[in-house]
Amino acid sequence: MPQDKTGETRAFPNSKLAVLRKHPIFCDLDPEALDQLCRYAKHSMLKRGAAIFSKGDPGNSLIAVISGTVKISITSADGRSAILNLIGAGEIFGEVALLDGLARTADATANTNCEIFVIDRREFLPFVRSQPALAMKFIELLCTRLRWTSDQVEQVILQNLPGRLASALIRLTEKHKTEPAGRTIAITQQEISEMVGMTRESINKQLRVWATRKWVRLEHGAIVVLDAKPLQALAEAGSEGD
Amino acid sequence: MPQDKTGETRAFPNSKLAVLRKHPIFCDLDPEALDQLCRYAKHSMLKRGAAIFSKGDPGNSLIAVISGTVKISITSADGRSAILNLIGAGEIFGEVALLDGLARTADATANTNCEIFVIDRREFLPFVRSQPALAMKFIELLCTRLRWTSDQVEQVILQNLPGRLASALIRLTEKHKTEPAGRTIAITQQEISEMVGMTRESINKQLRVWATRKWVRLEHGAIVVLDAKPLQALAEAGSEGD
DNA sequence: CGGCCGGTGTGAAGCAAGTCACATTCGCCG
DNA sequence: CGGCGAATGTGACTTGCTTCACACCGGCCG
Repeated sequence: MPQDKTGETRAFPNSKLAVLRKHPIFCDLDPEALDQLCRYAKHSMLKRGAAIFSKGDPGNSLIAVISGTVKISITSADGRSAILNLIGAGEIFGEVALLDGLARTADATANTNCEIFVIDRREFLPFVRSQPALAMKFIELLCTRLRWTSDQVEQVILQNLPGRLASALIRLTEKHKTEPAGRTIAITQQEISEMVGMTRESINKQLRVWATRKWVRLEHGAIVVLDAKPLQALAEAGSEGD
Repeated sequence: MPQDKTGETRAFPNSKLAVLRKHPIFCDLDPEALDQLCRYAKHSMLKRGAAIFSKGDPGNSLIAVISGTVKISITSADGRSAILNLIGAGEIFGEVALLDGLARTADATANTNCEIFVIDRREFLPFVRSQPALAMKFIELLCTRLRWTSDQVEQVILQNLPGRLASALIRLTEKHKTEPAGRTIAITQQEISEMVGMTRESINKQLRVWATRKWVRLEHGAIVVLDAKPLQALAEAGSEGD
């Protein structure tokens, strides 16, 4: 299927390169190395809901998202599930299992229709060794992830519903910091509830309270943050007030 | 556990070397490099309760524990605190801020009287660059940490008190896997409660229930796990039963 | 157009865990 | 030994969040 020669293959020979070049991990690589990496990458289109990998699978690949978003989540024995992260276009995921070779720690599923590419561990590891700077980049990535995850633990243990919800909204607006004002987050309340680990009903009730105060506006499958300041305050306040 | 019977006891020029040589991160370094690292390391004794660093501090060092245990925790505005990890003899901590140069994400305090040594970022980073294998070791360490922390998020979001407590006990026994049977964990109930994010009273009541079933035995400042199997089952069961 | 499904909004009732307020026991140290 | 502080044990009351049971609304699709 991949008859890569000089760049002419299927639909998106350059989109891979574009994603890699834009990503902080790979942006400093020389063009030749980038090109080689592109040849390793297998392109793939996914329908919403498609499973990419599951918790416990052997972790043999690194995945980059070209378009759409991917949901990283875990599901308990009794069916409740928690969303650990949402990966958007231009981001990569699956690096932990790629790097240490152990099982995947969570499930990854296409949250929208997605375009991704996959780099195999067997090809990638030697590549990393041939590019010492890359190891440092991965260290930075892992540190970032660790900070994010520690933050989550902190939120979940120390904060109550309003605090956690506020934190989640702040984090989400910071990710899509496209427009400075009028932050619209495309997400369902169900999804938010799974990110903060509380029920949809509770989340909805809290959001309504904030809507009457003009802190947020609720739309279909989206939340617009109108005034981030009081939310920021709540996020930092431990477990006070609402 | 560290029996200092023979010559190398209090003077410690060698204990540094011993700790480094035993640690998975450094064990593969050649003796010369180890020696150099030892010269960088500043030795220090701490009384129980002493602060090593605080959340938000600039992260300029890596710390290794020679004896005693160090508590990694966070405290919210209203005084509640959560223990993220306990670092024992032979382990290292503070690597995230060391590696990415940003602020510390949590507080570190001596949980018992401690003997530690400290390696400065300015000296350590060039050293890492001179030892490419070391970067890979750090990647592995970070992956391990990330798995641990993700696990914590999973526990806290998906499990109820019995599940979380059981998970915590299992984790703790696995850390000190000294004797196969008769796992004694030296920890106060207050500390456990801060690790699982619930109150001491609730923890105590649950532990008593298990004690009557002979799953655990409670001692002063210690818990003995008598039968790990039912606990293991609970830890994996999501949020069922007790 | 009408049906239906996924997302949203809301109230009543239940319960797991927190809070508070103690009593008890242990181990250390003067 | 005796006393004091830290760790443990326990019950009565409160509460924040869940559960359950719905009604509504919008948008897509045959």
